Amino acid sequence: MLPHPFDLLPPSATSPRTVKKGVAVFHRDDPTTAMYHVIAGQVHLVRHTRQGDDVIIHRANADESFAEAALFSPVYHCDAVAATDTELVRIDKTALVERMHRDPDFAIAISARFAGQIQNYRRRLEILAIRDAKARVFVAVADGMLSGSVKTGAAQIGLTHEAVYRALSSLVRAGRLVKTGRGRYRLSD
Amino acid sequence: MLPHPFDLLPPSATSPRTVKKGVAVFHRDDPTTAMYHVIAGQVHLVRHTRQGDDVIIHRANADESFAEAALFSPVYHCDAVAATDTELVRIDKTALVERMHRDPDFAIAISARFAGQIQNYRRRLEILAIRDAKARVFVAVADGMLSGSVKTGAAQIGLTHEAVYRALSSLVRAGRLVKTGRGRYRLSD
DNA sequence: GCAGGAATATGATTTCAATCATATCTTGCC
DNA sequence: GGCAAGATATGATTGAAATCATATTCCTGC
Repeated sequence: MLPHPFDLLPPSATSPRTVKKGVAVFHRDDPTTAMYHVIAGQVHLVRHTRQGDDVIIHRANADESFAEAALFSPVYHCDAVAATDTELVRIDKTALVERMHRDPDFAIAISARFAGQIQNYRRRLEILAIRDAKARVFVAVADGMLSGSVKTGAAQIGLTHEAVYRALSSLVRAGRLVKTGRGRYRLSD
Repeated sequence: MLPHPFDLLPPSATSPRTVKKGVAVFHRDDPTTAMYHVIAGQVHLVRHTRQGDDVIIHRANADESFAEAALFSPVYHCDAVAATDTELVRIDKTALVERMHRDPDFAIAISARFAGQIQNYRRRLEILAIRDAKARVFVAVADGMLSGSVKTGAAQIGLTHEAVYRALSSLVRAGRLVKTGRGRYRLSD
């Protein structure tokens, strides 16, 4: 259910929560009391400009967590709103931070998880920085980002699925990728 | 010099290192002994495919650190190569992890730093996901990502500087931004 | 003060991915 | 088996950003 090392926390520190579409999980400037993990659905982290524009800071999908920084800040810095009916786990800030204080191995495990995520986000940013669609798709395949369905992968790498299909065909024609099945590709060697 | 909380480490744990362009800082599968912070220059984190393609996983610029995940992994997972003549600080893994063990507040501070970076990367990914150049530039300005020079900002948000200049002009014409000086823009209110 | 270089800014043209359209294949379901 | 829905795949057209070109302004060093 919860990713490591959050699964080490006692049941008292975590609690399920369902949020209807459009309902806020927390508001900007609220005192921070928890971070969250999305079980199903999607949560938007939103900031508002004076002009009334909503700027989405982040979309947290199923199996992703959000508001980690809240653990180290007195107030939330943006709104969190369920974009669809959403199932969450609330992870209590006090319990978590207290555990980090008491249990160095736990604190290190938290850092390790965060470091892994940083690595992952950096890779994704680097992929999105590649302009040429073919090159981008090639790197995405090399990175295993298109191991699921092409359609979902396409969104992740910032291209339409049509562009991805075309790039894949082209890379196969050029001999840089091998088609191993319908919608399955791998590097040629 | 070093960002918090690395500045709390004793001098014995950190050491300056200069690396000539093209020289490796570490290699994939080397046992991990340190993470690094870039003082000046740029380091590329690179993975190689069997076909000999080099895939850049990440570019670490001045004032950025890299190989944080090495602290929690027995071996490096990619090569690090200086892209230009580079000045680094090496941060000893053993000293750092040992300190995390001994000093919970330090471990928590490390986690806080990582959490902040995660937040930052998520924001940048969300910005890069915006297709329309005008909308992307607007959000970037709202986010303070174009507070430096337009040219460097343009690269950060995945557009050419020409595209950014055009978008800025257009947004000013539309009254959504105010030009406060040569190359300086802010949200209108 | 002046020369050179870099950032800012905008115009003209091209390119490439988005969009729109359509067909096939696969899977789940009755 | 037959049907519907969704993923895969490719063709035609459009549109928006990249590219190429060119001023202008600012800053730095001499």
